[in-house]
Amino acid sequence: MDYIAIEKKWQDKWQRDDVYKFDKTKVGKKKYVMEMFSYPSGAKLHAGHWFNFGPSDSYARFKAMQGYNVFEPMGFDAFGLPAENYAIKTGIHPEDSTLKNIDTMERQLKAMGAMFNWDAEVVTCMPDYYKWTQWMFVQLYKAGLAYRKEAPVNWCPSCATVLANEQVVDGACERCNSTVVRKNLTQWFFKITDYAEELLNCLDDLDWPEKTKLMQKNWIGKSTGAEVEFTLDNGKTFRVFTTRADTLYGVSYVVLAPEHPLVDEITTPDRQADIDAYRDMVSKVNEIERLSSTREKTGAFTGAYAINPINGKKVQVWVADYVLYSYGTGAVMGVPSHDERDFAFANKYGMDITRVVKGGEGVDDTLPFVEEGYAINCDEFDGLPTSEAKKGIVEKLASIGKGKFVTNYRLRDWLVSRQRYWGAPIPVVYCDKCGTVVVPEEQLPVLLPRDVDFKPDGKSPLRKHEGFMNTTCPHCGGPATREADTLDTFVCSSWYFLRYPDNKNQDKPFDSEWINQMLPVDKYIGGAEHACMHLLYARFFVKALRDMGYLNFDEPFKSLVHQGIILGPDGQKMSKSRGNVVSPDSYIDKYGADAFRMYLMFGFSYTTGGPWSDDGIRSIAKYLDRVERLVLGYIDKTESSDDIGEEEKNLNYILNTTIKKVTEDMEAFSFNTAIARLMELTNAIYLYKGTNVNFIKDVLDKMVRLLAPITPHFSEELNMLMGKPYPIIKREYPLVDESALVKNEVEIAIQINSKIKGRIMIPTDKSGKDLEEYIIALPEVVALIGGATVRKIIVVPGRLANIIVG
RNA sequence: GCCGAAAUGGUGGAAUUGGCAGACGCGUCGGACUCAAAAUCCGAAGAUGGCGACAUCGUGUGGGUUCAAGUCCCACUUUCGGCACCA
Repeated sequence: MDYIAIEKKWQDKWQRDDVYKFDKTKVGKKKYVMEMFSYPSGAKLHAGHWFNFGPSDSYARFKAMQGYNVFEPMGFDAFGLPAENYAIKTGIHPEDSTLKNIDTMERQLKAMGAMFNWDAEVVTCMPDYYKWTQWMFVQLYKAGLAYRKEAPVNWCPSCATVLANEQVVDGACERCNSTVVRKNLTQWFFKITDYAEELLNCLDDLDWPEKTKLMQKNWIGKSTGAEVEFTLDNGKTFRVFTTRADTLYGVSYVVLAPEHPLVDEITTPDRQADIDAYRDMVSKVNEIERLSSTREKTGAFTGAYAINPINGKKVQVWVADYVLYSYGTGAVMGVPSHDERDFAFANKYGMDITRVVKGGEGVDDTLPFVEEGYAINCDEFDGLPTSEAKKGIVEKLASIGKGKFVTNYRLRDWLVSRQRYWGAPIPVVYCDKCGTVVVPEEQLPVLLPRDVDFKPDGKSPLRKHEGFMNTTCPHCGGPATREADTLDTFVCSSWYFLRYPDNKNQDKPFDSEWINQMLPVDKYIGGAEHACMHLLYARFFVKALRDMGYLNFDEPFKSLVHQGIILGPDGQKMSKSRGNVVSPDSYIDKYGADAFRMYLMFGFSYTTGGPWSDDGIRSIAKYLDRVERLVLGYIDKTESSDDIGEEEKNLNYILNTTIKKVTEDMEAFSFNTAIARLMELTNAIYLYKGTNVNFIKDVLDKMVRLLAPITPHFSEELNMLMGKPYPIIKREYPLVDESALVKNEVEIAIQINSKIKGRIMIPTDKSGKDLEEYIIALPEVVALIGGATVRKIIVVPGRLANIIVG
């Protein structure tokens, strides 16, 4: 078969006949299946894209043949850093390179023969999309979920530009190698923390991989503890967060994050130089290093003292980089006796170490002792177990207004400002008279100007564009300045699944009534690397939009599957710089799209992926030839017996177990085993020696239908050759004939003392005691037992019998 | 460092979730067809020992639980994903 020719033929015909059109009148039977859209960075799709899109398209086709009305849209996450970097390097405008890449990728995606609903496409860098991204910002602002505050960025002093984490290599700028420092800028945030509790609680009900739910759970990082107020010499107070309030009597110092604003106020003149030097040093260390538990703890004394509210003890106030300003209150109490970090810190700087928790009977409670135990040296709380001591101490603090129970989350608010050009402008203007004013909805979009200078020279590209920056205040009409930052591209991807089904809507981002019927997405497929960020942001958006009244559901993605990653042949992640990118094009030219996607489905575990190798791609082509020969061999045969003998019964059994297994495997994204079953069926048909041609034709028809989601063009062709109705996607997916699966005998393994000794056939109508007695009475089994005493017998129906003797 | 995964023949990968390890392929070897080769069809095969029936060993390492462990528990090793401005 000329695969290339038939693929082209069917793709054209499918398009002419619009066979994959989503039927908006049958929304009750809808299945919304979508893959994470891709970033058009490289000029072309690589094998990894196919690995994401090909198999999931097969899943979508499988659902379509099961009678669902499938919606499988596709789009592009088109804003972002790489296009801008490319522009800086080559001078090619990001819009031009991006649109060109999208064009190429669309063409390649169409060549895949997927049933994408192209009329639902979204491209996030187009004004008709980012208009509504900006609208989202405005709604969040109105709902009190967007605010500004100072936050650090990576700053390269030599390039005078903000760097992405990715552009910082070992603390240095990837372009000029100067040391990168952190610098505070006022930036926009979304208050995702308002939803921390709900984001955590709703995880339970999602059909997502357990590991992903666990990662999100840990990312949100709920921890219950207490805030305790310490008073400084100058009368000012600050709070520390602790999960071990029971150790408050053991505090020997307190620590503020180096970024904590109080540090400036309290540092004594003689300590100022030290503190400045320390803060300068810390500004060069990234957060991952700061949190490393093996890194040596460092700190500096501010010269100030604070009073422990529980016992009036005066303790030193230090700064140390292991305290993060962004978590808890940005301050912690140091209890060296019961915390490993504090223990190391206290030893280094010569602080007191006072035990306040004792282990129970027989417990090794060598300091630092971080387990729970019983309070000692704690006045009236002595002897209380840890949990009660916590309660007692916090209640006492509460009674004097010095503490309370609080719940803390590790999750931080989402910083959405980017000091870059290639993103959606943040729709805000600053007016001397009216202050911060969001752009009214009817004035959206705030268009991203094309004629900008995006060379890095110390200013955000948009800030240099006077025509963009200078505007009038929507409130008072006076002169005003625009926000020069753009939105994080994660904002664009946090709602695109809401736009797909209503992508042409000019009046609103989507029609709520329609979207409430189309969503949530039934099956979302994408990489596990998005577990914590994209997948959490999208959930936040849906919840926020629901609370604003735009949606009536709680979660965007009911069911989630992660595909693995196809690595380069060298086992490394495919990347242009490594030069290990595998392009599908030459394979498709040689073997066709069907064979290529089937190979990807067969040669790798879908959720694991692995290093690319084309060993075996030829074997898929050979397999398809084998199927073709089989079908063509029977097509013209008209003479048939109507025998239903052993040959037919046997093959019918294999056919129906295949249908059963393949259906289950397709449902579970276990494509490699589904294909293995189909190969077994093909092998079994080859071995058929009977003469019942009508029966075989029926088996072949079912096999072709089972193959249709995996090799759509090839199966369409065979379907036509067999004279069956077009298109195959509208034909029914084969159903299992349960009666064909009934067998009256099964083979089980016989174990003596847990070692396999043989295999026997046993009737399927026996069970329990009957079966045990039947087995030990069998002559083969008696011989194996050889006169020894049977002590125990364990029978696993259909699997094995283990006879314990001796 | 912290969070989350993974490790199975020469090789890609299976294993009903605690029940016959290695399905289905690739590669290899043998046979059929052929003058021959290719293609195709049929078959063998974890390792070691044995002519053989068979025996022993075997799922990254070391322990453990169990009638039974690739699967569960403990301690490690290595690799991968994420760590909030790559997307």
